[in-house]
Amino acid sequence: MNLAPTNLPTIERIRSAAVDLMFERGFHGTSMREVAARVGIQMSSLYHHYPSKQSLLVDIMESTMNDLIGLAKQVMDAETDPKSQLGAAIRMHVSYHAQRRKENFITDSEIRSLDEDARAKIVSLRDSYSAMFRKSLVAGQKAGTFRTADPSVVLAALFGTISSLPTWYKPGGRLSLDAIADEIANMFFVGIDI
Amino acid sequence: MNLAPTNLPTIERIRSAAVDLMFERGFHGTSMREVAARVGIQMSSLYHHYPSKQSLLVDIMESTMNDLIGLAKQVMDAETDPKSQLGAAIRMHVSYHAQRRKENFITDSEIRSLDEDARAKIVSLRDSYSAMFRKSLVAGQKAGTFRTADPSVVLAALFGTISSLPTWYKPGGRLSLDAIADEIANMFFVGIDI
DNA sequence: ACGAAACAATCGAACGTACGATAGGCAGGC
DNA sequence: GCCTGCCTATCGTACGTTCGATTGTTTCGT
Repeated sequence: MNLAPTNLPTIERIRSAAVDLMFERGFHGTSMREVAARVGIQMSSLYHHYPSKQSLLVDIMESTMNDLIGLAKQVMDAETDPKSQLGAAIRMHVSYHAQRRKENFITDSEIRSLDEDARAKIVSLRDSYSAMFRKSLVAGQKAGTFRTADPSVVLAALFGTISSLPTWYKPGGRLSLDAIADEIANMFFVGIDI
Repeated sequence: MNLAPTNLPTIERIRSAAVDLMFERGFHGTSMREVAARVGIQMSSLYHHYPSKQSLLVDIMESTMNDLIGLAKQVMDAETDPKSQLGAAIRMHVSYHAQRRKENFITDSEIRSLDEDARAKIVSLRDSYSAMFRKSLVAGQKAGTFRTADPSVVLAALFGTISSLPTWYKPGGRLSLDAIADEIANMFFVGIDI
């Protein structure tokens, strides 16, 4: 029962199967036997590509965080004023969470499943990422573009909203990805009141 | 090593220990042996109070959802116009998520760990709860109080924001609970722009 | 050009441990 | 005397991981 595409390198098929399963059942709810079965190889063969189950999780989370940081830098550098920067970063964040739903969901929810060293590394990446948003938010507040709401609460609300997106967004659904990204950015900036 | 308060009935100490552990490590990451150890009894004694590990999770999630629905009904019935109703419901939702951080986090994140029957029951409760918010939101849109943003996206954003609260709110922290609830409700209604 | 050594990728089998759950017994209070 | 609450002991199963052997492929000195 080989469900993964067979034209990809084995290590990528392993990663993809692990992402699918950990998205559905969580890290602790996913066994290496299930991952192997989905790829269509024996469990012992997994260990030729990944030294441990933990390393599979770290690989998924680390690459996702690095992608996010790289993309944020890219879209924010292309803007000058704080509001444009923050808006671009939000739209990118929404967009990447939708395009890579499963990886992002795992990255957002499985930090507690990391061992001590890996957790420190991932948390540090997450903090760098969050700091980029905070910088534009605070700059906009100082410039008088934004209300001086507590930045920590604002950022927690923003990331909370978008972290939940992988659980309800379905590709090809009723709303386009751009429409959702715009709506979230709009809600964030102007609220729902008239 | 009995870490739970000993002046409570055993079944409540079991529940409390399970809540603590499942909040920290997730349902699949928590073993019945650990729960028993934290209560200070043998694992087999757990099964005198709960027939299975699954039933422990169902008990936690079901009572949390019932509390939320009861409280929402209570605070929304006390208001008349949609905006007051929605505002009161949001503040209640934030407040209950902060007061019962761990139970609410488990309820929000462990739906996938439920077996088929229990999942149907909990999802149905969650849908009823969400429908109460939607009703006020749509009424407010029809009355012209709110922009006509897509209600599903608005509700997803709102619940996403507040679901994340148990992961960052710490009792006795820098901000009071009321200040956080007001800030979130305010963000939701008027955004962060000036 | 060729055979040997090195390597990459997989396999079947097994390791020790931890899991959720059960059986049967024993104390003490209504 | 029976129900409640807990115990010790054990069940069968599944877990993550390791081992040694077996393939095919690449590297390389002669």
